[in-house]
Amino acid sequence: MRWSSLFIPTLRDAPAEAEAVSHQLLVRGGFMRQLQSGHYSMLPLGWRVHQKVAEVIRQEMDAIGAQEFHLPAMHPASLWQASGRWDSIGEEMFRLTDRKGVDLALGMTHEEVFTSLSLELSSYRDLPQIWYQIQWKFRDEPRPKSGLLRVREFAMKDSYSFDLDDAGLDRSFDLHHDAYLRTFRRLDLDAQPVEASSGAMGGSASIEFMVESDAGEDDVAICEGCGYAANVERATAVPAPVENRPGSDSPEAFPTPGVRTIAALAEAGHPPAHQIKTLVYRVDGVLTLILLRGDHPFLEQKFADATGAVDIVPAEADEIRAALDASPGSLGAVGVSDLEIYADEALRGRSGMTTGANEDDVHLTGVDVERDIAVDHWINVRGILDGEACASCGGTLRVARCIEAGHIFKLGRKYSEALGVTVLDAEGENRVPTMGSYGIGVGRAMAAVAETHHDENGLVWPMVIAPYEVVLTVVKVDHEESMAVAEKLYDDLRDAGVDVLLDDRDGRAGVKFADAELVGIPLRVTIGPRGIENGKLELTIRSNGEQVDVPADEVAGQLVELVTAGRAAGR
RNA sequence: CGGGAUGUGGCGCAGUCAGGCAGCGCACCUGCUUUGGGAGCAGGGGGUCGGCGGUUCAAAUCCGCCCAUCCCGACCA
Repeated sequence: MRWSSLFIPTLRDAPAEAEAVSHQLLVRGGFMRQLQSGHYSMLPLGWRVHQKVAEVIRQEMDAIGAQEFHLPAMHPASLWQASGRWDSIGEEMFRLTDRKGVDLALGMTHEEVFTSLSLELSSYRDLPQIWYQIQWKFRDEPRPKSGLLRVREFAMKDSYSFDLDDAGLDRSFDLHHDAYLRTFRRLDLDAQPVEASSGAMGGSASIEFMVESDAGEDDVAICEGCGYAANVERATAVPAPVENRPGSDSPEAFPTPGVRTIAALAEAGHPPAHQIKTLVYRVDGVLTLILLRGDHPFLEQKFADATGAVDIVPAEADEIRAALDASPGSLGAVGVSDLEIYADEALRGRSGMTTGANEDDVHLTGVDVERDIAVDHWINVRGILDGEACASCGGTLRVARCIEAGHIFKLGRKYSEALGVTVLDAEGENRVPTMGSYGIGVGRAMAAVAETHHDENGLVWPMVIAPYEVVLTVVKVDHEESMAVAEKLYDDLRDAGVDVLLDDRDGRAGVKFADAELVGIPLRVTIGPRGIENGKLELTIRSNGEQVDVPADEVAGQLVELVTAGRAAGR
């Protein structure tokens, strides 16, 4: 393509609302524009990258025997009612009504639709199956942010596996695991597989592929020693040992006028590690006490995963007072027998603790957790802290900000059972297939690459997904020899199947160099009178800035080699 | 949903406190000069100042309501 006739609206300044680097550069480089919060228009350059990312994913899916489908984005409510998710999902799903008054949903994921197709599987001989699509998803995100990283409308590769038994599911899961590693390697994304919560979808094994980046939204605990890596929603760690303070035969009350917080109580001589934090939650409608060490954060996701609870909301002040006769800040579990009590494992064996007395302005000290509190369930619900010890090897855990580029997990039979999918096994018995669900966000992967591949001059795309692989920068377009050389090279490269861009704009060289760098094209050939006199062209490598003079008749060959090698990187 | 901030030409911003002709840089158009790293000079086009209502002789500016966008949190297959 000729730059002079393309729509590549580059900007010298990024819009003020763009904060994430990927957001700034994708807008400045003319790859995309925002239509409204969470919705972006892909411009020609952006769409080329998007399609190339999708193509890498497609190739790796096909390589594990997955079959590509294309499903509707708009679904009947009845299908989602069949799985129970019409009611359980809530506001995140876009819903609408057609002219007949029928309820519809915009698909935010496609378990239901694919599962409904699987009703046509009838024999164990039909299994396993891996089905996928690259389709638009719609999610009414409460807060879209960071450009393409969190949007309300986006392309996702989602695949689903159907197997007869757990061993089969394990195989399908592992195939995806490896395909994802290959995919991200080819995209030059350093994506670490980490243990994750499976969230509201249910299911057992759950692995997220995480790219370290400040622009991310997830925190991952990583052990440099043994390689343990887990989303903090799930991560475990060994807290630094704490010596119990001297105990007493029974808890002793003491006045604490005005003390309402962990920090205030700490100032009164009771360090957070020696306090019991008492949280009151409404868990699926039931008032419940959750106890943690004073300095440990509560992770609702861990609680949900441990208990299977769905609806976990902090209790209101008035219901707390009705149940415990005190207000937040003076709450405790000592002597409480009519509420379910959950205690974090870090409280096991602790004594000499301080906690609220369920009487405003009074606390108890000398509390022995196991002696004085009727704990119903010991669970691990605390958020781990940076620098704590790894539970597997004792090494130091580091908590890193990450972008979730992919997620794979085992669904089990939730959907196949709900929709009544059965196949006959070798004995002629009906069996319900077990499923897996696997996703990669295409736009998010593109943004993650942008986030990790740039310098002060702009983007630096890996060859596989670069919008164009080579740009021919003609320094003087009215210099006939230059144009003749450029046109010839342009034709040769196109004949060789290279995605080549001819910058034939009548502009200053500096502007054209700056644009080529901003847009991030991996290889640039500078064509001007100066080089042509010597029969040389200048080749510049975007990633390292390296420049070499190449004899004019060897340029095409060298470029083809570089492009071919670049496309194959990571394979 | 809670907290914070912002809305003035395509992009970046000043002007708002203290009401009085809507400005600047970039980009765009024309001409001349220039031309291997975001050119110079001259001329020019483009804005319901987010919206609605109010106060006032007069509102980008003051008041009220609403909308949009961004950031933190909550939330998030």
